[in-house]
Amino acid sequence: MSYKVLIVEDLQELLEAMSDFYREKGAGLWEVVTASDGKDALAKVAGNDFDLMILDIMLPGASGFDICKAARSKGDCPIIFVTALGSENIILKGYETGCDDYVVKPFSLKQLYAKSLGLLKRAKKNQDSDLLSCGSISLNKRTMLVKVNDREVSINAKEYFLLVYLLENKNSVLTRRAILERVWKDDLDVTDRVVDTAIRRLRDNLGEAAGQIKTVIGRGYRLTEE
Amino acid sequence: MSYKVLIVEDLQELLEAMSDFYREKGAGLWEVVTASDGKDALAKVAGNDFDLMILDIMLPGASGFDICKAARSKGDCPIIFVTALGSENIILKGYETGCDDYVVKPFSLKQLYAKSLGLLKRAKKNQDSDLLSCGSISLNKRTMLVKVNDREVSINAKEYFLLVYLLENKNSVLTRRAILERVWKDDLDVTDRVVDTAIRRLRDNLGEAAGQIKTVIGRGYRLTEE
DNA sequence: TTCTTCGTGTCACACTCGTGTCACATCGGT
DNA sequence: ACCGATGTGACACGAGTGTGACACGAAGAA
Repeated sequence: MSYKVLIVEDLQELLEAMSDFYREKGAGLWEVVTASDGKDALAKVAGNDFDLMILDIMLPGASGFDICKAARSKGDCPIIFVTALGSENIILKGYETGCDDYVVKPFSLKQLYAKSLGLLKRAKKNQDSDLLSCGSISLNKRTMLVKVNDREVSINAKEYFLLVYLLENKNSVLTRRAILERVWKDDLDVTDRVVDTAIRRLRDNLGEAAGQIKTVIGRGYRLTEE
Repeated sequence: MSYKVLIVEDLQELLEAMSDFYREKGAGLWEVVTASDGKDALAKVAGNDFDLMILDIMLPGASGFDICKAARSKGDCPIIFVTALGSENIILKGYETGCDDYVVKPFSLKQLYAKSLGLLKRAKKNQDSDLLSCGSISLNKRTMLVKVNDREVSINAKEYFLLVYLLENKNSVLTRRAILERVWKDDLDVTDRVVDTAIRRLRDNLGEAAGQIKTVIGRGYRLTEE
């Protein structure tokens, strides 16, 4: 398994130094794609799925920010900015655009490489850290945070586990019995109707996304994209 | 405050030029230690704590790589290699050994000096990277000091490690089990409720920032920005 | 040693808040 | 219109948590 990295830098020597470093260091870990001007970079961003991008900010054709934006509208791969010494406000702008880290020229390849590995690790962790989502609802099983349209909502324990079950089986009809067995587990000496109540409270807390939980009369409940 | 730099170079004139430059340029910023052969250098590395090292690779006695390795086994101060023209593969070897940057002979003292400052700045920033913070709470993992609104607060060992865990996972809900496994580690034959007590004592000691530790009923605790 | 102090785990009690249940309203299909 | 199924409001119980007190052991001082 190899990671696809895009390196954009107009200084030819530096570009070569970087791509050589990545090619040799990982011994096959990296698949390196390079670009030396903005236009070329934008084309390559559009035509590929990268695991990591290293972008110089000052470029002929388009700035690193433009490339960053293009990449962000497509996915959320980690991005490292390369910038000249002492441009703190530019770095700030970079973070606003959505970059994940930056290095200041002159920088050491080793440091850049270390940052790359760190970001990849973090991205990987986020990926399989069980991000569940459906329509405007998103739930992170690691942080246990629930969001509706990127606004954080707070729900109780039972509602939380119910929502996890719904999300893991979105679009499927879940019977009350199935929900009871999964969410209530041992406490099975309860009425079927507790599910109704839990669903109600969950709907209340989900606010505008309440409609995504559909009632299927005679069978149970179902979470839909809308 | 001054930085301690080790300059290793066998060419006497160059060694003097460099050390003079550092002594004069910084006007007291630098404390310069020199060595002109490998053995001397190794001894000085062993007996001092440097903030920066500038190592020639070709040396009588021991190579710059050996000195680099010795330094790395001791700490992680920034290292710049000085090398002869056209030895790119040697430079790669340098990066493997763990150097942070390099200059190629003939080089300008000014350029070397700029790299030195850059590395120092970066090293300093890395030190700060064991600075954890969230809202009005900040914690330094190196000095183990905890501050609330820049006012120093004293907390006990258990509370400290608990706070570190909370800070490293801020905004995430941490279950009692997870907290126990991380903070109590081996002593797992304790009640879940010790976490509650630890949280209480931590809240007491955090004073005005106590509210940043939120209780998530049925699931655990969570540190928020406010 | 003996006394003191401090950190920490445990228990008891108070209280909040989540949750199950019921009653009634409403809905939906036949 | 009928009846079963589901939505909704209210309420009471109890699980989960905050808090004070105490016990035990480690570390340090006399």
